[in-house]
Amino acid sequence: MTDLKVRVDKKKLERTAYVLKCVAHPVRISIIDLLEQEAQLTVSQLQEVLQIEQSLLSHHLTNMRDKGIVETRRQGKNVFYFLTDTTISDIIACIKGCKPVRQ
Amino acid sequence: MTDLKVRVDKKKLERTAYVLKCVAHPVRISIIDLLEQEAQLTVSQLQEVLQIEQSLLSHHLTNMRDKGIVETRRQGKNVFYFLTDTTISDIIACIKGCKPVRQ
DNA sequence: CTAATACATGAACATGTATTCATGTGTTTG
DNA sequence: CAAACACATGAATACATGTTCATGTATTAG
Repeated sequence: MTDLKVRVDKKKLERTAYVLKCVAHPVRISIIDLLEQEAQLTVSQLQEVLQIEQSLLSHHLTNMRDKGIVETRRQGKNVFYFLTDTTISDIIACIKGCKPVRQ
Repeated sequence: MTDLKVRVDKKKLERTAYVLKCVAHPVRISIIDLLEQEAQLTVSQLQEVLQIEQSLLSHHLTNMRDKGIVETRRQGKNVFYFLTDTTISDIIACIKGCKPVRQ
């Protein structure tokens, strides 16, 4: 108690919140889950599984790309999306093992 | 690719996003970090470290409580807050090990 | 070169979240 | 029991995010 303080510096704290905020959405969690199964997927493939509007999906993907969660590779008409690293998957794995909570 | 699908059911997906959204805030991540160091802390103790308005802190704590991230125990005039389980800490640990990303 | 395919983008709107301020409630102390 | 302390709550405001719709751009097929 004597010299209790937050062990994460402000910059890191803000970046963490920023990235987490991006992960914290059903559609985006689904995208991550799908990209764990198939190393790379096109927008069309994702759309087929997720059954959402192309434009909405594109917005979500751009969002995730901006935060460095996914990266892209164009191949002809298609754009493949893939996870940048496995950190996000680890987070999701943690959550999957999460106890259900009240309410 | 043949039968690709989201492996997390809709309910779980929504709850995960719901909880993650709550974690995804600098102040709330700080609170979690402090409660990892001291098993339980009063609102005043948290306020002293965090240096934010009492009311704002209380709103954050209520929020976290509603989502089952923390629980409370009253002792006289004080209310102690403590982490419900270690899942959240695991998530934070994952993030701490996270590579910095572009932008 | 035109049309079709695959995807991205911007503006507009709806909805959600953060913060502040004022005030309320529970508990102890004198 | 009145005042003080510790915390919670509600309304109001500001700000951020999600979603839709219309349209734009890159690439390939005919």
